[in-house]
Amino acid sequence: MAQYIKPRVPRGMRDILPEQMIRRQYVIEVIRNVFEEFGFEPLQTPAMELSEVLTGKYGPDAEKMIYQAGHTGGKEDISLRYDLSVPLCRVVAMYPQLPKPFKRYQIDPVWRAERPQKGRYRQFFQCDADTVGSESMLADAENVNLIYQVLSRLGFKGFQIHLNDRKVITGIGLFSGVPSKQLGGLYRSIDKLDKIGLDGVTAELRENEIPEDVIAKLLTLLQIEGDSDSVLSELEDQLGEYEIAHEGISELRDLISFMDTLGIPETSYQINVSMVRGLEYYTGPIYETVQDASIGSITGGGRYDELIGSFSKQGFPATGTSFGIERIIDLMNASDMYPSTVGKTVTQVLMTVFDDTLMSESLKLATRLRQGGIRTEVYHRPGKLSTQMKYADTKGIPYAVILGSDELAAGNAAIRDMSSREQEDVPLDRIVDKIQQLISC
RNA sequence: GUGGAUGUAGCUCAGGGGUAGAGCGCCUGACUGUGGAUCAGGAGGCCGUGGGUUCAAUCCCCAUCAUCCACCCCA
Repeated sequence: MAQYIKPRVPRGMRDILPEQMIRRQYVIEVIRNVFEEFGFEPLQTPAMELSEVLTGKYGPDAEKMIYQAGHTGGKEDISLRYDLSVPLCRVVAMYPQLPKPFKRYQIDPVWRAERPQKGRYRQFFQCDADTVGSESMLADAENVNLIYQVLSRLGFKGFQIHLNDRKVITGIGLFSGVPSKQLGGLYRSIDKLDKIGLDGVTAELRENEIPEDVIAKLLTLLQIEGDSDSVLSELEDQLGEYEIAHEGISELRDLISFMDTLGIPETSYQINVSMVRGLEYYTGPIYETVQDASIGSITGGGRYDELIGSFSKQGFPATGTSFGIERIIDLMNASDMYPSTVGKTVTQVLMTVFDDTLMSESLKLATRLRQGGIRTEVYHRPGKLSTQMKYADTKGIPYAVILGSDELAAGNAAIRDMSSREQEDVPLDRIVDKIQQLISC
């Protein structure tokens, strides 16, 4: 008895079988179309980067989750990429001649060595669109527009794009008077507002020995709600004396003004002072989208004006957003949000093979179907139509073409509509036209 | 890294100290030129892995691994 290796994949990684792959390709296609519609162009970078390119960019917590990719005898210290933004910055610094603004999109896997759970994988695809070389809030407004367009076209309703600004957050830090060492913990507690509520945040702040008067001041900030104009003027009242916060507030004002002009409905976004985002490299507006609290955010992004400067004397302002398609697909699967054109199979016709003597006739007809642009599978074992029908049915192939001796004698073949079970004899030279017509409607 | 739950047929799961069951799925036939129904057969499991207790373990105990969930953090 042979010793078998138990077939399995690394934890947090998975195979995507054809039926799921078809859905995934549909989602990616929608995203790609929107990206290109806005003038973003494709880019690909290696799955691995030199470790030095990745370190020191994400913050200490995130950095622990970078996969080391060395091999025995390897001389280079290399790692699997953690996201697509840092490689982009490396590219921009490496090819300074790229015309600015440089707008690129990238749809590729990234790796994070964390504990898998719902909506969290160790290998997952990010779909990023970024603009390098524009300090205008228009670039950020376009990012938000991408989010709005993609999610709307995929059929999402009721999603909320949360907006904030790193400069406002810094202002909150100054405002609270908390020593810089404790700021991380402060932001983390604030970030949990949506999850644990005001009382929960208060309790956490007390545990972290934040002074009561600071807590009281923070709470008034965190309770600011309403339309973006009133939130912004309230923030200005509270934080305006801090220059950095003032800057952040006016960035958000510009951003929202562009968003309005671009036609993004007010109901789809909100300013959320408590939304922090963990990655260290953000410097300005930040945004993330929540659809279903149980699965976390489905998009995330923001401005990172300093990151390219860590690779080159010549820095560039940059901003971008990222779609997490694993989570988007998980949500779409749960609510079956796919149009009927997204089927179980890419095959459009099963060419049956009646018996050995008719194999060559079937193959010739299949070739004509393919030349007519019809995706055609030929059944490989002649005989027993019932088996072939069952196969077409199980796979969800919409049409079967039957070429038996009777049909051939009459110069016909039968086209069977698998869902209606209706069947029609059609002259052989009209088969391609007929099926093209059936498929297009 | 921390805590909790679960690992039995391809899938969903039941069971219980004496080496195993259901439903669905799969294969074959009734249906010798036609798939979603019915009926009849059939294939398929060292009960996650390693140790311990026992005359005996899939069941009890320990360890380990994996999966899921939560925390941390994130898409």
